[in-house]
Amino acid sequence: MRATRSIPTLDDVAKKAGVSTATVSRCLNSPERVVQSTRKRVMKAVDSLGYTPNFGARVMAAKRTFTIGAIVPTMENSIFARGLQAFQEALDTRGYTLLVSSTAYRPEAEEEQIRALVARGADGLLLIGHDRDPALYRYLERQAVPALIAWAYAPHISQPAIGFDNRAAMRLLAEEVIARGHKRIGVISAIVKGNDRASERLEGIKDAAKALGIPSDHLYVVETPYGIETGADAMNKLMQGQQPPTVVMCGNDVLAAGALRAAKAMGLAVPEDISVTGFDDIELARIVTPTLTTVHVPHREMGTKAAATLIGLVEGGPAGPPVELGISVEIRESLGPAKTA
Amino acid sequence: MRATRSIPTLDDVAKKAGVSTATVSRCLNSPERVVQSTRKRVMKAVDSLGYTPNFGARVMAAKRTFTIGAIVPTMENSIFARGLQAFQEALDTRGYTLLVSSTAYRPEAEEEQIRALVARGADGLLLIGHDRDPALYRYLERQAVPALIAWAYAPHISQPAIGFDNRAAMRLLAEEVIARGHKRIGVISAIVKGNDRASERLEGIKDAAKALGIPSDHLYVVETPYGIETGADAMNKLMQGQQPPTVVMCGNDVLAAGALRAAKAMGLAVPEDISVTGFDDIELARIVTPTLTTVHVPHREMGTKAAATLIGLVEGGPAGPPVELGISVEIRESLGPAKTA
DNA sequence: GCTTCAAATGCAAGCGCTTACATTTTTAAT
DNA sequence: ATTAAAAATGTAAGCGCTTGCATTTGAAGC
Repeated sequence: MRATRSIPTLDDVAKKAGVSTATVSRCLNSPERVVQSTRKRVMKAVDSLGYTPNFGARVMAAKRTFTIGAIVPTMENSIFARGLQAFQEALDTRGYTLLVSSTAYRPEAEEEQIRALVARGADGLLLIGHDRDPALYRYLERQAVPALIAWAYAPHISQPAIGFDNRAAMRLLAEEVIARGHKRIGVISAIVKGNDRASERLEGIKDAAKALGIPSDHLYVVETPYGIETGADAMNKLMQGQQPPTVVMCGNDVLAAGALRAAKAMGLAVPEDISVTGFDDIELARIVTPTLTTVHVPHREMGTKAAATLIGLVEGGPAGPPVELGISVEIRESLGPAKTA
Repeated sequence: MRATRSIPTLDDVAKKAGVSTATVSRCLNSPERVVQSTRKRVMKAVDSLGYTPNFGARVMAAKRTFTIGAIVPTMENSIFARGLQAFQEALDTRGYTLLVSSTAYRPEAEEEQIRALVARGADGLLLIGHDRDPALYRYLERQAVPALIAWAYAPHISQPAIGFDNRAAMRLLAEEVIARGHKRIGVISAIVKGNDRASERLEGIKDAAKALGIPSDHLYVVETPYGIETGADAMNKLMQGQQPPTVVMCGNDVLAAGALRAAKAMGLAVPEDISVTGFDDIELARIVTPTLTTVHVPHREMGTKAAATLIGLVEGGPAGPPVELGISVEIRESLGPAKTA
């Protein structure tokens, strides 16, 4: 009778193959250091035993987990989902695994999650946006865990970062809008607090307004959580006044989709009666009717490059300067000239 | 001068607090077994040193990682993203962390990913769909890693599972369609091979057709990868014949959105000229014009329940029978009566 | 004050693996 | 053949933590 079968260890494999544990370990980790005949024998033992290395032991001995942690506000948002997917694929080809965590848009949850991920031995971290307590960066430095900031770029960021300049991008779009004669601009922004992407986008609009002579009291800003419904509600609110804007610029495509729906429900034609713009250029932007004018962001490129950069950092590479990715303004049907009252 | 600062260990804390490592460990893991005065002293040492337990060591000693792995076809697809988000949130509240991996719709990649996750010490696994090599289940059993199957339900599944009956759900929708007089039915299906959800949905349509007397040669099926573009292409292909269908049923909402767009491009009115249906009821379904008739699936509920079930399994609970979640058919604008030639 | 017993703490043995270093085997040059 | 150098393999010392068991401490009862 067999003894109770338990999970095989390196030792079992070594015994079965008639070699030392060191040789088995080498077969697995640097096969070229083992002569072929032995290697074959060892591999056979590995297979027949169904051996899988014990993660904990491996981590402890090698001091590496080959795990990268990512903390995102949410996975539901297709903008992060898409970038993350690319990030994960890229990690995968390099032998790393992704650990994800989401704050569900509660910035205060982030610290806890960072600690949890570090405690789990993440070799490196992907963080969204740069706006956080400096103490956190100090903590990470102390733990020797490199962190890469994504979805954000600004020349002054001191951490390694990859992303695009939200403020400049939105300004570009706003300039296009203003060039079409719009003078009263509604803005549906995501909640700005604790979200640098949102606040920078808003600033971008203000920059353009200022530069092109739109008085700040012709900017009507509504802040609202992420979502289609919330976007629609915000739109309703904006159009209530007796001097409604001729264009509504939204902080992202999802809010814009909501705005579009609300406009339709109010019987307003877009862009004839009112123009609407988004940000991110997710698939949604081409599907809605009318198609959405928005800012195109290279999500997948960002995910892929982020993976490469972060692995470089984890493997001891130097921390280069922040990387800025290009964006482009996509003019589509939802933006037209201002309606002349 | 300070010695090079390295990451503090349990030992350092023990020394600083003047106790043994065992006591420190107990303070952290079962505080009630340590008298308050000592505990306070230890905690102070922990704080002042900025101590974080080493994950690997902990795993090795405790034989638990509190990590759950999930393997999904993709995170980009909002249906999984949403369920996963809920899954992750639920895990989080129970102290578990989620490890994700995606196969990018290459079923053959799954085995490798399963092994990778197991090797990383995942305490349990979430898998999508039930259709896979039995050897894999045997492997998991051998490694004593419980796996929960989600997004699929069928009475005969032998593994623990939670999901809905794709076949019955699609049949229900197809019956609604046929009841509206449609006799020639186009189908845009996701790739069926290695995807039980896709194949069961297709079967569901066939079931309804058979039951309601639609000859099988009035079913025009196109298989295509997931995506809006691909959906649009498939739609074009379907409408090419000289006896085009009066309705196109799509394997999911994304394909349907593509079909809708293609119809619009062809100058066909939906639902007057042609009806279109989807599956999943993602947000998209309410945003497109016309709104999409589809099958509503409780993604978040599935994610949350999956987490609870899987944790139960991991913690030694019994494996209950497969759990079936309810779905509902949502009739919206995109489905109308068959156009009478 | 002295037992007795429970509570608190310490001791030390692993957990399964990697890797520096030591040893043996092979290869190649003479 | 002989021997030096290179290649392959083995030995064994940790890695940082948990936990069963032994020991010490403290409280309670007499």
